[in-house]
Amino acid sequence: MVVSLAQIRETSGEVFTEGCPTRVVLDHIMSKWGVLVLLALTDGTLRWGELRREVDGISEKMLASTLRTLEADGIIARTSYPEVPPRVEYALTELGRELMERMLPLVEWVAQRADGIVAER
Amino acid sequence: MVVSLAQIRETSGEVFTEGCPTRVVLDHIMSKWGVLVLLALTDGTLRWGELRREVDGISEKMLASTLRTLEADGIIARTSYPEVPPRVEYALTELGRELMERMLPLVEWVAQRADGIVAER
DNA sequence: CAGCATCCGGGATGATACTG
DNA sequence: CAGTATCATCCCGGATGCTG
Repeated sequence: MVVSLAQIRETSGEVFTEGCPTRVVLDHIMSKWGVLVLLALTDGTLRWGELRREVDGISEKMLASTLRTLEADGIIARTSYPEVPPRVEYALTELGRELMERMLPLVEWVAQRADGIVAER
Repeated sequence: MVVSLAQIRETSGEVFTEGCPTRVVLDHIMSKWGVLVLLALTDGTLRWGELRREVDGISEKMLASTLRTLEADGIIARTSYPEVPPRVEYALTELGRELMERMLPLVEWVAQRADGIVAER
């Protein structure tokens, strides 16, 4: 099991420095909306409108931008069906499922602890 | 094992909605600098100056701000020694160690995959 | 050494209107 | 339905100078 940053650097090199690819990916998947979009897609394929409703408070602009970023990263897949009215579906890729497998325990912990953390203020 | 958002909501209720405490905590620990500071502290206690050097590219302002937020959340502990010159140490709390236990696998995955993800662009 | 106060520019974000 | 375009705004975050 991973227990330290040093351990990660042993296998992956000098990582998380400025301009490093790891920083970029981290910014994408740990961004305010990135996490929530990925979380919504964990339960399965969703259409644009469903995502808009599922991710509470997101604007159309940020949804579009977040989806494009994550798609370019190969973490989610966009499928457009040539119908009228148009139908577009978003789903996690295999890479995305790998990612969420590791993010879910973290998110679950936050869900359980958040009340206590914010309350104690 | 956790496999879905629905599953998390079964035990934690309607979570990750706007204004929900989970959103606040998520913003703190998944923030650009929050992750990197926590990561640095995973390997043990660090002084202010050490953190400044360890977290590549962080400004004094953001370091101070990030540390204050995480301390208020009870995730890190600040210890000030009454010496001249002053010495201040930062470390993960028990809560913080719980958190990093869950965040490290995710970070490790990013460290291993980031090159491929950014390169394929 | 370990910060805090202040200024300020720009990118992130939101609101609204429009389109294929 | 699934977006794009445009404009307005806000606050993140860097730079600088100062202090106990």
